[in-house]
Amino acid sequence: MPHRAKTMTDIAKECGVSQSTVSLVLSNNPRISEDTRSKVLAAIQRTGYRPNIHARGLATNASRVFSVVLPDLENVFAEEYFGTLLGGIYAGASAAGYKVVVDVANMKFIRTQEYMDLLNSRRADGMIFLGSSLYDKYLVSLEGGGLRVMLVDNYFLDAKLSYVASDHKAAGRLAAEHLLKLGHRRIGLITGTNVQTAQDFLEAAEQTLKAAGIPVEDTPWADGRFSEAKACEAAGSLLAARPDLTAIIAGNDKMALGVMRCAREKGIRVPDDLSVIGMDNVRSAGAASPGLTTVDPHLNNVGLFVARKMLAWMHGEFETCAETLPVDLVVRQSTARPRG
Amino acid sequence: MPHRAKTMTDIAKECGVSQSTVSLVLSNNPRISEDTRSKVLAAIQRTGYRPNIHARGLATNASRVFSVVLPDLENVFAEEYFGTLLGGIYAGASAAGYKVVVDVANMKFIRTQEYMDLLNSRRADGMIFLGSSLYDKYLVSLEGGGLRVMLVDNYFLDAKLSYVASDHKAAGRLAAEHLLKLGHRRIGLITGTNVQTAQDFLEAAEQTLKAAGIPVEDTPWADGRFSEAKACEAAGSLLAARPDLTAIIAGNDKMALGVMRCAREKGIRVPDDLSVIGMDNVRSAGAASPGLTTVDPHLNNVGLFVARKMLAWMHGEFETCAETLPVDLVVRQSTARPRG
DNA sequence: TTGTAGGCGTTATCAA
DNA sequence: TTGATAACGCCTACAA
Repeated sequence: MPHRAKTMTDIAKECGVSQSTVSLVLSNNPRISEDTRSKVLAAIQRTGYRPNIHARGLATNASRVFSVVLPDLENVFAEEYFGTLLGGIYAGASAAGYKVVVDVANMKFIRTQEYMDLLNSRRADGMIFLGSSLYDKYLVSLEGGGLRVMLVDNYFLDAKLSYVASDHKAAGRLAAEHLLKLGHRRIGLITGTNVQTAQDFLEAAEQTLKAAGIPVEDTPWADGRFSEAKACEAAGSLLAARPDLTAIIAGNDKMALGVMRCAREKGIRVPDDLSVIGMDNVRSAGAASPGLTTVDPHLNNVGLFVARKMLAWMHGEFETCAETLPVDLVVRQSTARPRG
Repeated sequence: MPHRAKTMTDIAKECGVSQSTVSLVLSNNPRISEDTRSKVLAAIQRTGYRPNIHARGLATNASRVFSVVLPDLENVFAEEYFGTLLGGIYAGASAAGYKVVVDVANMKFIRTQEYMDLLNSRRADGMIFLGSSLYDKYLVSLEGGGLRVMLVDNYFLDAKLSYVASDHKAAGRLAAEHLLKLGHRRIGLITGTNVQTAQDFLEAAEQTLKAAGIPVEDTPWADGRFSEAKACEAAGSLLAARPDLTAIIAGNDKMALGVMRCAREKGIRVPDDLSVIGMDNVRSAGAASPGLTTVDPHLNNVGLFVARKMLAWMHGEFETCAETLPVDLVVRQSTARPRG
């Protein structure tokens, strides 16, 4: 370790002023003379002084830190969905002088109620939960209580927890409409479960198909569990039971890729024999599969929006937040066409 | 906000002991009677008390936080290489009660010397730089100074900055040896530059080929800039100038994928007409391209190792760290075979 | 075995 | 326009 870090008092001595004057300069208080201000600022420059973050936090009872909580999945940091959201959040937070700490909602985190720690200990001013599920009942206990907790792409019907989510209902509808417009009438659905937005997506798609006069029994569903492997399996059983399907709607990009892999393995051409349309497009999905039509939630913007919303929340601009962000259909090529 | 958060004094009052007794209990000081200890712990449980992190940091002059600094690339959080490293670091840090804050080494970060801030302000006890380049000259100014700064997969020849890196020399050698063993004699090289380890990789590969009696001019090189697109271009010019190449060694997985894309676009079969071998295998590379042989640096372990090394450093177990971690050749299938 | 008291480096409230 | 001074909550000698 070097010598002791410089403190306000050091700066004050150097300038022959009081420590509180230095503090006032640092907080841009207008009632400081230009003379003093520049003298102090010069000394700060010269000495490389930086305010001690802990002292400041202690005095202000705030940390200017957001915690981003990821689900306990294998290699979750390497997943594009979470990484893209995290990047957006980082950008938004960073622009406002906030830091981002990462956390994983593993068993220890939940059992020891680390989520309470983070806020009680003032390590973070707010928490952002990515990839939470409806099984995460502990989240409901965070309702009210004045804690700044926000869910992303999930929410609870029976709790007023703040959230920001892509418009999954619109996504489901857009996906279905697109396929209908192309003439498809036999459409399978593969989505995740136990996330409210996934259910919204599913319902909207089903609803749209039903409204178009397609009987519910012609619209089979299977659980893709948000994973490529599971979706591949799911697509397999769907296609086996219903070889008449001409299209499949998948709840996210990974599941869409799973469907496409399944098709490939079965020798079904995509998108000639089958059309696939997926949600949560992150660039790799589209790039890897030019034939895939997607509904793009603009994840990067979602992240940015989440950060901004958190900041506004800090400023007390609202009590609870329930925001839904627009999504767009992205047709990469004139691909999907109904079979014979 | 709810009421004021509980403090040690609150707990002390509840138990009819002094505040310092509570502190001693929390630090597991053995000179506290079992009676008192359990009484205090019970109160802590009951009230949900958590120590204020800022007060603690102020008193101990430490934060138990690592900063992980990422390069300023578009969507860097969504890259598998960085995500995997970050995940490993998180796991290691977390197991020791450390938090991880993320940072991006963008212009602001560098210009305002935020890297000094982080440590001076005691926001972090140490910094871990991922994806730094030899152009990041500012890092050299961090030499000595007692700051806990560690580079991952990069180092400076002219500065004693701590680092942990995969054994890129071994990787280059393994790649070359593998191809030689398969009978290849015309091998192209596509690597990144301005990262010391990339140069090590390149030199080791070239050296190995030369030692096997292959003239240097038969081993053309092109800059792939660590990007799939650039590597695709690079492979294009390499193959155009040297259609006799039967194999290409790429410095990382992205560049390897770029090479494979190039080959695909040119109608060259991989690995029949051409063999490709890449470094920095992250699962997607292998999964996406079963024909690709890779050198696996076990990134997750690297991350874990980095975190553990940082912790040991905190404990003063060494002054500077220069560690190299083993890599493994991964042959996915008996793919690479020389052309005619 | 426990309590007292000073200090950590800020912010914020008053006086001057 | 500035300077004392009291928090903020915890840690740690040192005293009892």
